Amino acid sequence: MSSQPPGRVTIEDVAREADVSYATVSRVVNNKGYVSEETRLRVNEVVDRIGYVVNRQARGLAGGKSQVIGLVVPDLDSSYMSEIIRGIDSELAAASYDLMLYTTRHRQNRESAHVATLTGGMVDGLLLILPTASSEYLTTFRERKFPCVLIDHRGSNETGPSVGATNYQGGYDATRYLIELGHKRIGMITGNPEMVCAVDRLKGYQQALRDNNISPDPDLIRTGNFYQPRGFECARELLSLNPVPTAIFAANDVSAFGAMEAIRDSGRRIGNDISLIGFDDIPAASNVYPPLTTVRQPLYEMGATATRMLLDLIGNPARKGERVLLPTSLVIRDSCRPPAGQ
Amino acid sequence: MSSQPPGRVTIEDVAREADVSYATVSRVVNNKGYVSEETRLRVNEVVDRIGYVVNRQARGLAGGKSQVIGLVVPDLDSSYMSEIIRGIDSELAAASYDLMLYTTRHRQNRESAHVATLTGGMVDGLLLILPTASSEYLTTFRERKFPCVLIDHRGSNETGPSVGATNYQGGYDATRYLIELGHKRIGMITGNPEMVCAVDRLKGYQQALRDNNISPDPDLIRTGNFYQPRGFECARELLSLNPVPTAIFAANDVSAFGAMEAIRDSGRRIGNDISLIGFDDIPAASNVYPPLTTVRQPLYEMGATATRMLLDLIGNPARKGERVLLPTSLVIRDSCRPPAGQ
DNA sequence: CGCCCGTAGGTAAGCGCTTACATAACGCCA
DNA sequence: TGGCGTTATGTAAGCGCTTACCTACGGGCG
Repeated sequence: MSSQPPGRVTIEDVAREADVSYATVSRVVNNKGYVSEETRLRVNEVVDRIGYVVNRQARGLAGGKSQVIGLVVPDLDSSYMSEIIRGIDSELAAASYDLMLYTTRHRQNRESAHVATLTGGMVDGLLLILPTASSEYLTTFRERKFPCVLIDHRGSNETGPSVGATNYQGGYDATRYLIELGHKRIGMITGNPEMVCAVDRLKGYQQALRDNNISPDPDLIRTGNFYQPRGFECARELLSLNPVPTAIFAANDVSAFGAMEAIRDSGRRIGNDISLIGFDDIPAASNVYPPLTTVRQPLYEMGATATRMLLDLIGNPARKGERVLLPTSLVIRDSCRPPAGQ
Repeated sequence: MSSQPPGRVTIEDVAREADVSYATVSRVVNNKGYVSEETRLRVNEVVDRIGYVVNRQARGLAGGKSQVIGLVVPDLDSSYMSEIIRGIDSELAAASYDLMLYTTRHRQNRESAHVATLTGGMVDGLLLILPTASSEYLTTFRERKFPCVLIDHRGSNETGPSVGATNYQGGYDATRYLIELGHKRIGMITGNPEMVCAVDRLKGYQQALRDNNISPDPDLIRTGNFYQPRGFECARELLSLNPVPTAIFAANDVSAFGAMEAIRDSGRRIGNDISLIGFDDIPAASNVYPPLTTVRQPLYEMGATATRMLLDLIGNPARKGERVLLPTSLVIRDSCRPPAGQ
């Protein structure tokens, strides 16, 4: 019960109390170097008793590693992000790393500001989920060999370590599934055309059509933006076509949700009257009614994989990170049926 | 172009290059103490030229403040969280603080683990969004006078600094609005009854009924859990009642979304046949169709306010944080109409 | 029996920075 | 003109920790 000014209890307090040098305390705390069993026990007892916990700033300064990684995201609005973050999180927890969150709010200057801060020694590495344009400062990192990996690189021809998903194949699979059910007139609600992932999904759709001798009809392709209201509008437009498409492929689940509203609002039943398929498989996709058939993008795994790559990069700076594409997969639920007339 | 091993450029590099002591560099960088205009210019020039940025670990160690605050959340799944975080974020950015994110995933032990880490000097203060039970370790913080403030304290009788919303009043307002439209049979989908906010909303509903001489009918109250599937089920139950309620009050927007599906699925029109009102006003509420009338909970402001309180607490440890309740407000959109027979 | 090695633990040199204190030059007022 | 307050800058003492280096002890082995 001897009390310092209520402040922090340091490694020296432990050393004094346990009657060892504080280097020894450091050794037992970090489980590194030679320490006799007896000493170890004694030190640990003191640590518990007086409630010592290492100062991470100090450790970081002295050891050169902060055990913190930074995550740069444009926003947190979609469960798309949450899923990825869940993956990151679990991997980080396993490695005893902490997460610094930087939200850019799509404002370029904030991104650059981050760079400065981040490089300020606070983080050992960086995970980046970048909006449309491949950000300028990315090259800065690459140059400085600062460990960082991109997630779902929507940008252009980037070469560094990154993880994404097989968007083209996913779009292809979704469309083929619809065709196999018997659909011939399949509408598409695209994502933001500035993102390569959106374009890839569209290409998959078009190719699947062609491979099945259905020539893509430009009228059936509506340009969305990955958000729900636009999905609603696009679906409405699609539904006003004559003849009406019997199925709709939305480039992401959120757009599909908008489409669901439009379909219902037009008095039609999802599945029975109009088939609908999404992309992503965010948690809500299985929660809506009817449960949404969709192309699963392994968001959680993408986050986890990226994190593992980053940690690896941090550990072995020599390592040249690869570019990983995780497979998408079709998740069949209840929003697609053979076309009505069939 | 003299190059250190590619490593970090430190304050000493600047000092040497600018031919001043490094204390002086520190002064100009922090804009503190006396520095001649001439020196300031020279130092700044060098800083820019060789690309110096302070090491925040070192600064933290030396200065005692890390300029980082921690945020503990159970999850990031709902846009409920994102909204709050937006508020936090903007306030933090304004104060040049960074955000450390800790996700507990509802696992108690992870919460405790955080405590240890967090107290490890990495953060100057803590923002807590706690799940149902007021966590044990909260008292630990209070005791140690570690700056922290609770957001939307769903727990019990906590006394420390916190910010929440007027849940009772919100529930009351929602119900009164429905009554004023002419509804008499109003169903309620509650939130998780373990959270005080859910209970408060229910109480408001009941009191509004009573104040208008409508005796609350237990059959009309369905116990939800704040999630969409349960909202769907509750609404379905409500719709199978005889007579059917003409309006439904859902304790949060996400539950209301579930109800929307159930209503549509039963062949009824939202608004025209069944009025529906939510709670929270998450962004999606205005994106669904029809736009959802709801009780706005100022999530963004709650985050911002809590952050301001925390920063204040950090600055003046003497300050005793109060308990703030932000007002809810009715947001009338398009999901409520007078009852059909009217 | 002298050496070397494995084990245990102390000593001290930083990590990069902030800041209290010391020093010095320069008016300016009494 | 001596003393003092201002301004400008250097010196150095840490912040709490990791870690390289050194000492010391006890065997086992040739």
